Amino acid sequence: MRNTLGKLNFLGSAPHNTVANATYERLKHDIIFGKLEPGAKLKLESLKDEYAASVSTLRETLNRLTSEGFVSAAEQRGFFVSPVSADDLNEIANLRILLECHALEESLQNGDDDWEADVAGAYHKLSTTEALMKNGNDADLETWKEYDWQFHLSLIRACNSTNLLGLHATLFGKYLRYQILVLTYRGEAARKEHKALFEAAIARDGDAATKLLTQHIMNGLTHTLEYM
Amino acid sequence: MRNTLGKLNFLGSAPHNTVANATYERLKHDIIFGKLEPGAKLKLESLKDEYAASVSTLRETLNRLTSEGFVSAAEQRGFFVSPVSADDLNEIANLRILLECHALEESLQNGDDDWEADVAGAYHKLSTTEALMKNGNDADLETWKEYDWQFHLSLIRACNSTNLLGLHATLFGKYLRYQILVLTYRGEAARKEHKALFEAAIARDGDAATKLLTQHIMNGLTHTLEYM
DNA sequence: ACATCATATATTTTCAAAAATTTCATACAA
DNA sequence: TTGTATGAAATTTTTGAAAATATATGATGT
Repeated sequence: MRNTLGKLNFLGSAPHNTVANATYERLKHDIIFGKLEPGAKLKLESLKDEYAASVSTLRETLNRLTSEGFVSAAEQRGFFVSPVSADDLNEIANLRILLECHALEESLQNGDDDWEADVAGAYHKLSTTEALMKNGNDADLETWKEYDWQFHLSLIRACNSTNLLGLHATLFGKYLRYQILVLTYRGEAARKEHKALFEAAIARDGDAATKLLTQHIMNGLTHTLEYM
Repeated sequence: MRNTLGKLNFLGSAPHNTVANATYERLKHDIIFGKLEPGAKLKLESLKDEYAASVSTLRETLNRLTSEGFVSAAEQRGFFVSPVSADDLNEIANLRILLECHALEESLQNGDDDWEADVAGAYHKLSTTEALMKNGNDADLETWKEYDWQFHLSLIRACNSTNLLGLHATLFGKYLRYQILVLTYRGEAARKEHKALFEAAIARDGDAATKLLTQHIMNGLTHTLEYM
């Protein structure tokens, strides 16, 4: 079964069975992490060299990415990396708040002991990395973002809606692209926000948790908008 | 530019430029309207005959539909129509409430005179059709659903978020599939609900409108669940 | 110089067939 | 009977090249 949740799957961790899947992961990664710039034309012939896949295989993955919004398609005129804009970022941040807060509330109500342990584990990995970064130890950006993703995912995982988790995963990827784009960290602030969010979640305080999460995303949004 | 909103585009209305797009529309339509049953295997060779497209072209469209959730893919094992379940329907209905209510509130705040005229026009078409159906005049199911879609879309169109409209369009399609699946109409009830919703929207009463919309979707949900 | 048209080049779209993998049927052994 | 190996058939995945379309180039006339 294909990984429909769109888990980031960086770091070559996944068993890339098919050429199409490997190409999909690489292309998505290269778009999110800015190796392929917003608006860039995605010529089939060039991609063929870079990604070692045939035209048809490439078109499969480009169609997938178009559905998700990372790539745009113009009839008979090919594909290009979806452009970025302040408006778009705003939309995405607000949608993320809407979906993630809703999922969080559900999750806080449904989560059992295993869920709580998962959250604690994910938070531990994230906070350890953030502590290292605080001391100037320049941890890997991708690792940090991977743990960030895992933490946020763990919080909402018990929401009992595969559909919701799927939409959220795509949204998170889009949001991440903007963060990488401006690439000015707000490490210390994010660290504190993660801590507060974690504690509210364990205390099952839905109101506090959603407020903190909203603020967390809004802070990231304004910070990102500032540097665009 | 590809129709990213995924507008239903039934009734051969669209200028189907490419083979891929035409195939995409037809396949999606056939899944939503039950011509391709939930869980059915989508063999490339069979589809080739039925849809008059090559394997590569078919794979492009199947990948798109997989991203949207209408088709499921199993590694090296091909594609099949996404299965249905009560849980899935529940998820989709609740997501639709979450997204559509949010969009509705935004839309009510932002909508200008043109928007209001659009809503009135869409409601007129829908209510006329529903009045006809009430009198036993068995109007076309697809026409009715097309107008239903256009009405709901018109209400939220001024929400100022392309991303939100895109997600909602996909969700609406999934919801529609379940409605078609059970195919027992609740015409009179829906007619009244549409009327109340329209009036609340024109009055810009956000609270009332979202309550009515939530009830409208919930009623559809329980009705559909009853007959599954 | 500027627009228009024709031609050549580049690019996308589509197809058909090769390669890889799974599924099915059959035979054999425990 | 059950399980396992074997080979054939069916199916998916991937490729390379043909067909269709768009873009760039350059010549011609005003």
